[in-house]
Amino acid sequence: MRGNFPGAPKSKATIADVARTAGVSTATAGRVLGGYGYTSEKKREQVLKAAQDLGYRPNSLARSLITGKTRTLGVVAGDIQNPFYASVLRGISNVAEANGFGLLITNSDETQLKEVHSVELLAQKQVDGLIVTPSDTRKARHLHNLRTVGVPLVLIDRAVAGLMVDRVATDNIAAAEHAVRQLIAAGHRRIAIVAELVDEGSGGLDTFLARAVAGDPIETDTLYPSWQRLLGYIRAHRIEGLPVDQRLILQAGSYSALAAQAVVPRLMIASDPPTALFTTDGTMSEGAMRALTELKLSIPQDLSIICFDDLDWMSFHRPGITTVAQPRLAMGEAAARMLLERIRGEDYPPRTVLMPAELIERGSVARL
Amino acid sequence: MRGNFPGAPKSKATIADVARTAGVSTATAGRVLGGYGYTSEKKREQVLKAAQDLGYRPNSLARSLITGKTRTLGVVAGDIQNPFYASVLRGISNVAEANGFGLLITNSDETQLKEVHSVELLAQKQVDGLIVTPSDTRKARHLHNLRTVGVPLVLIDRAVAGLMVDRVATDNIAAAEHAVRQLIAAGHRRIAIVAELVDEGSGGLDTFLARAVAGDPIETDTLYPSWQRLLGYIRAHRIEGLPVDQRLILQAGSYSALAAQAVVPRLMIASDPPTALFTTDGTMSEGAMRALTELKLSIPQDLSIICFDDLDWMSFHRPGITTVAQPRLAMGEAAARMLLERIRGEDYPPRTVLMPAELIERGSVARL
DNA sequence: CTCATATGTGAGAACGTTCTCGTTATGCAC
DNA sequence: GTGCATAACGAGAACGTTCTCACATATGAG
Repeated sequence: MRGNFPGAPKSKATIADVARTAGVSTATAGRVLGGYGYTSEKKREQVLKAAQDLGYRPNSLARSLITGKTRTLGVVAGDIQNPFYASVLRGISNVAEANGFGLLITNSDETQLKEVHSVELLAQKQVDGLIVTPSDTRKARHLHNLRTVGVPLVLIDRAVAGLMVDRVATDNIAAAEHAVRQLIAAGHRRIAIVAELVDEGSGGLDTFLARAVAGDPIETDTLYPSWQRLLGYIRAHRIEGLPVDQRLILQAGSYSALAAQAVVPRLMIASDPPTALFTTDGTMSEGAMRALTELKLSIPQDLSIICFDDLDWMSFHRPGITTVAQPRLAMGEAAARMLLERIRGEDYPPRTVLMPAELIERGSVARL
Repeated sequence: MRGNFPGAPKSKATIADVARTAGVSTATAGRVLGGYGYTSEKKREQVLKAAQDLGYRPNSLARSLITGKTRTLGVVAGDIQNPFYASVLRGISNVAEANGFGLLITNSDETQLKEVHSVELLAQKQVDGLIVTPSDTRKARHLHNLRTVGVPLVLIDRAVAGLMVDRVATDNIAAAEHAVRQLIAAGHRRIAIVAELVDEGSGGLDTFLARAVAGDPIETDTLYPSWQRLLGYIRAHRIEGLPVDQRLILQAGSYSALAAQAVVPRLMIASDPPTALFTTDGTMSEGAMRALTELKLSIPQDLSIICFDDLDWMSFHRPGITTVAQPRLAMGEAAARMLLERIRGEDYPPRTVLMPAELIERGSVARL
């Protein structure tokens, strides 16, 4: 019953076993099986036959140990379950698979501790390259160390101060600016924004606002995406000559739909409520929608909304939700491609790919 | 600038390097670094110091080659991007991480060819165990082979005929039966069902229906989930003494929201349209919702609906969508735990864990 | 025929660990 | 002291590949 049809692996056959039954040396067996060096047609067939009979399956561990390459990429994502990461991962997976690479995936839950663990694990497993969405844009000793060891690294979605490596992200500032300007063009004057805006010693919302509103130069690259999108929001106001009302900036404080949901109601019961809402990512969007549903507010009659990140439900929600669509799949693919280039040894200076986002207009913004 | 602070890996330090600078043999260095065998406190500190200075990082490849264990699980999922798989993967990831295991993830896109490739890749990388959602419940030579080689295997969501291995799935029949009976209890008599029902030589819908309606015994384990859920639908009708109208069974024919979307409209323009709709999974639900939105049908006034699989938007959709929630995360966790037990060598007979689904009642079904 | 080049083959080292085994140190009872 | 277990350590094999090298044979040019 077990393994008695041809081609079925009996147990574990090594190259030495194959060589023995084929009557050749392990060297020649290795050559035909590994596809390197010269081999005569005759021995080739003998070896192939023997391998087939024994159900030989190469052990990539041994191969990798000697070649120094594992044909495996490591990815540390925030949370596979999150649609953003799920899509990015799919993009990475697509090009990895097309190039015969495996994918070692971990979650950081946006925490530095787990990220460090993950990177360590992946490094020990000798991945050929790493794709990371860094949880901290300032201190990242573990990522710097990676560079000195020579493991190629590509960042997604966020940058790290002082870490000059390939990076792919959405052009958050431009995308947010464009979306908010659309709201303004539709006649909205009081536009709220709900963003996580976690504050990692970056000086706090007040100072940031002061500088942004004044138009002071800001180092934008190492900003977290939600801050970048807030910046776009502010710039839109500046350009259109509108004041920024800090009471309209809802700081969720953490990357969870619940936090977003909790922060919205307080806004709508204010004396001078907004006529439009801008959310800065999928998670915030979900939280905001939950809150609006609870408040029984109608879109866009009671409140217009533009979201960030195009989630499945936005297209069949009634009304359709106007949103800024990030090319998530393409971002993953681009990151993986860049990483593979580095692994192949190509030696450009570090590249930053800012991908354009697309504003998909549906029915969630009213003209005033 | 590069690696000149303590603890930073200079390049690649091996155990031999550490041993040399610590003035001990590679054997003792290995003992303290690997945490096996006896070591004196004095040499322990010497070695640890040396390892720290050199930035030593163990090479798990070499370790795995000799121990025969990689501490890595392989997963072949249908599509990481799909919320069902994304959650299951997160569950697997949780227990893998808690046990110090890595995760090698691939997509099969529900196709046998890619599944075979994936399994081959993962086997070559010497994963300690495999979790698979098999794309074909009948022929699966590659999975049988796996068993003869001795790689532990756990199936999720679907079984394979004749393959006696651990398995975790939702109790689809009971869940669907319960949901449909709820609809009937609410007064619905004409209930449509939209399911993928891909037909892998299983005799087709007609024969299946004939047997199911007659109450003939059916081998349910190796049925695809959508067929199981259809069976639950039929049983609910039988129990409640209602006839099954084949025209109300919408066969999408493939696992995509588009296919589901395409198949719904034809139903609603029929002479005797249903008053309720039951969808058999998240993807079908999405497609159906898209179609209903296009048709401008109001839920639950024009049509009641119960979905399968609790997607994010169902809770904040207006009205809330009543749905059968599968414990996706828990399924992944259970599968991973079972796999780890097998890897540890525990030798039960093959177990099948059927997890109960929960009917979450929201506002999408009207009482007639 | 001779030399050069290309093709084919095998023995054995190498990759970086863990494991086996033999040897030496240490401690303790008598 | 002796005896004897146990602790501590090192030399070298092993894991399953690829790589290096030396060598054998074939092919072609002159």
